[in-house]
Amino acid sequence: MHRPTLADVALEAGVSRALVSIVMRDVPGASDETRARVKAIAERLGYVPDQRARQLRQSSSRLLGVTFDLHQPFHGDLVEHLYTAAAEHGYDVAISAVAPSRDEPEALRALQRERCEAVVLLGSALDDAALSAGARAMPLLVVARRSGLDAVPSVRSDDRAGVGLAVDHLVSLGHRAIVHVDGGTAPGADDRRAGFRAAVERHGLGEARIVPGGSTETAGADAAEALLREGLPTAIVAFNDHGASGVLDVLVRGRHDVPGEVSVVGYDDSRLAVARQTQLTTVSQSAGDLARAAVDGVLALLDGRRPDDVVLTPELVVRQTTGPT
Amino acid sequence: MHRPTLADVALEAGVSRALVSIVMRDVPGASDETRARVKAIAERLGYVPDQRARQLRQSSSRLLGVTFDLHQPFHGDLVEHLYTAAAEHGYDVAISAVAPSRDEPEALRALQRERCEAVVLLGSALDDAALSAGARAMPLLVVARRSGLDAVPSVRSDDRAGVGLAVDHLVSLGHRAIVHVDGGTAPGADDRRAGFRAAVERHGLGEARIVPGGSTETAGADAAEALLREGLPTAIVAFNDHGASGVLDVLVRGRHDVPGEVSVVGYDDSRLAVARQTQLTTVSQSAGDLARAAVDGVLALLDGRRPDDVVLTPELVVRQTTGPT
DNA sequence: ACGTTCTACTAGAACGTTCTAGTTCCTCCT
DNA sequence: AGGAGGAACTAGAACGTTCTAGTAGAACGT
Repeated sequence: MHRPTLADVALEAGVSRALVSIVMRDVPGASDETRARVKAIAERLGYVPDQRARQLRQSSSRLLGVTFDLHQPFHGDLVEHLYTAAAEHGYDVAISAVAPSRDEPEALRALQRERCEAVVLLGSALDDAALSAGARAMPLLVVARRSGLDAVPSVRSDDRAGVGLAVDHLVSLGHRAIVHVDGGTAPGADDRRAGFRAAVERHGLGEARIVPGGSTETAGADAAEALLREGLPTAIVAFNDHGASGVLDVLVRGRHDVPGEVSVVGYDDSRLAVARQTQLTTVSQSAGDLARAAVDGVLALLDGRRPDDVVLTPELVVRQTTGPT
Repeated sequence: MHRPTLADVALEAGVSRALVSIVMRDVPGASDETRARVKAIAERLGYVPDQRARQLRQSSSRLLGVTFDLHQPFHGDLVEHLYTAAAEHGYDVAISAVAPSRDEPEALRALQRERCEAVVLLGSALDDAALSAGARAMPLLVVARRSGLDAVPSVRSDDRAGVGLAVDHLVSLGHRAIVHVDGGTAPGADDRRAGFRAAVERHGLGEARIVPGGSTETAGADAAEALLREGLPTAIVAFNDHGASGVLDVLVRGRHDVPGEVSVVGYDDSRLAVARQTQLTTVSQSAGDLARAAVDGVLALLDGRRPDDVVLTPELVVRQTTGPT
C-alpha cells in the first residue's frame, strides 16, 4: 500500500499523466470539464503531489533555506515572517535548527542536501572562512549581523543607532549614570557596545561604563549582581531582552524599584518584552521588515545581482521599565 | 553553472555513475584505490548528493516530520532531542513550524508534500476529525497530549501524577492553602486540573481552588492579579513555566516574598525555569525521554505495529521558589 | 476549399539518484 | 584443465514528476 501517484490518477481518469499534471498545477491546457473530473478523482484517491519528484524535474526548486536558533525567541518571530514573505514570491521555506547539539555547519549541510536555492542564516556565528566556504556552494545571506564578505549580503538593523535611541531616551528622562550590560561575543554585540560609547560621548556623560554580559538571562543576572556589588547606576541598557530580563529579576528580587530607582532597557522587542508582565522598554527591530528585506535580498542574489546591505532603522518602544530619575 | 552531479564526477573519474554512487554511499563494491580517487574528485568538484533524487529512487525516504510551536520553548528542547533520537535510527528530520500565521494543517501538509514517512506532532491542538484525516495519509504520533484515536498513538508524561508531585511537595512543606492557575484549553490542561483536584482531595485540603489561566506569561500574570484581589494562598501551582513566570513577576513586583510568603511551582522544566535567575521549582518532563519514546513509537508504526501509548513519570525539580509556610 | 490559429490532449524524454542483473577478470579448488 | 566463486565494475531501468514537441480536431477568415 503506497501513496497514489500521477499515473494512478491518470489511469483512473483515462487520461495521460501530463494532463493530470496540468490539472494539479492549475495551469492552462485542460477543459473545465476534465479539470473537475480529474480533481475529483485525485481527491478520492488521496493523491498529494510528490514535492521531491517535482523539484527534481524542475530546474529551480523554489525552496529557501533558513537556519535559526531553536532557543532564541526573536528567531521564532523572524522565521514566522520569513514563511509569509517567501510565500509572497512563490517560495517554500525549509527550516533547519541550530542548537547546542546541532551546530551551524550541520544545519547548513542539511539544507544543501535538500537543494535549497539559497539560504538565510539568522544571527549566524560562522566566521568568514566558514561563511565563504558555504557561499561557494549556494547563495547565502545573513540576518541580524554584519557580513565581512562581498559574496554574502547582510540584512540587519542599525545596532549603533538603536542603542543610541535607548541612551537618548534615558538622558531625556534625566539619567546620567547609565551602564551597558554588553553581549560578549554575540553577533551584533560589538556594534551595540560601540553605539553605547558613541551616545555616552555625544551626551558628555564622561567615561562609558560597560560590564560584561551575554545573550542569556543568566548572563544578565550575573551582570546585575556584579552591579549590585560595585554600585548601581540609575539606568541599565542591556544587550537584548533576555539579558534585560535577567537584570530585572535580580533587581526586583533585591527589592529595588524599577523604574523608580533604576531604569532598564532591553533590545529586540521579542515576545519576552511584550508578553511579560514586565512590560519592558526596548528597542524594536521589526521582524517583518527584516524578513521581507532578507527575502528580497536572496531573490536578488538568485537573479545574479549583488544586493546592497540593508540596514533598517530600529525604533524605541517605551513601556514601563524606564522612568524619570 | 549548476551543481555537479554523479554524472560529472563519473565522467571526470572515467567510471560509471553507479560506481560513484557506490563510493559515495560507502557500500561495498569498489576497490580502496578507486574509492579514494573518486572521493577526491567529488571533493574537488564540490559534489553534494541530491537528497531529493536519492529519496525519489529509494522506496523509503528515511525522513521523519515534526511539527512544533515556534514560540514554545519546551518544543525547542523536544525538537533538539528528536534530531538526535532520529539520527540514532538513521532517520533525517524535517521540521515544520506552527505559528499564529501558519496553522497546523498547513504545517502538516508541507511535511506530507516532502514525503515524510511519518510525522510527530508536538502538543497538537488538532481535534479528532483533523487528526484522523491526517492519519489516513501517513502515520501520526502526538507528543505531550492524549490521543483519542486508535490510529494515533501518543507519548506524554503523566500530567495528573506530575501535578500530584507538586502538591505533595507543597503539603510536605506545610502548605494547606494551595491554588492551581490552570491552562485553559491548552493540551494537557484538563489532566493537570484533574491531577490537582485529586491531590487536594487526597490530602484532605477541602475544596480545590482553581483560577482560570492559560499557557502564556500574560495569562499567568492576569491570574496572579486576580489572586491579589481575592486573597493570596500560601502556594500556587501554575499550568506551566510560562504561566509561573507571569505569576512570579506580579508577585515580586507587588513586593511579595517568594518563597517566604508565597511558594510557586511551574511545569515543564523548560529553559525558562533553569536559565532564569528565578530558579523555578518545577515539574520536569524529560525532553530526551519523550523524544526517544516518540521516535521508537513512529518506527513501530512504520513497522506495521500499533505501539502502546507511552506515559512517562515526571519528576519534581526543587529549586528556589518553594519553601516552608 | 484552404490555410491559420486555437484548444485539448498525448508520447516520451528528462531530472539525479539507486537498484537489478549482468559482464569481466582473477584466484582458488579439485 | 575446468569450473566455482568472488571482487570490481557497468548498462540500463526505475522512482514521480514536468517539459518539449507534437497531433487531432474545431473554429474562423478569405
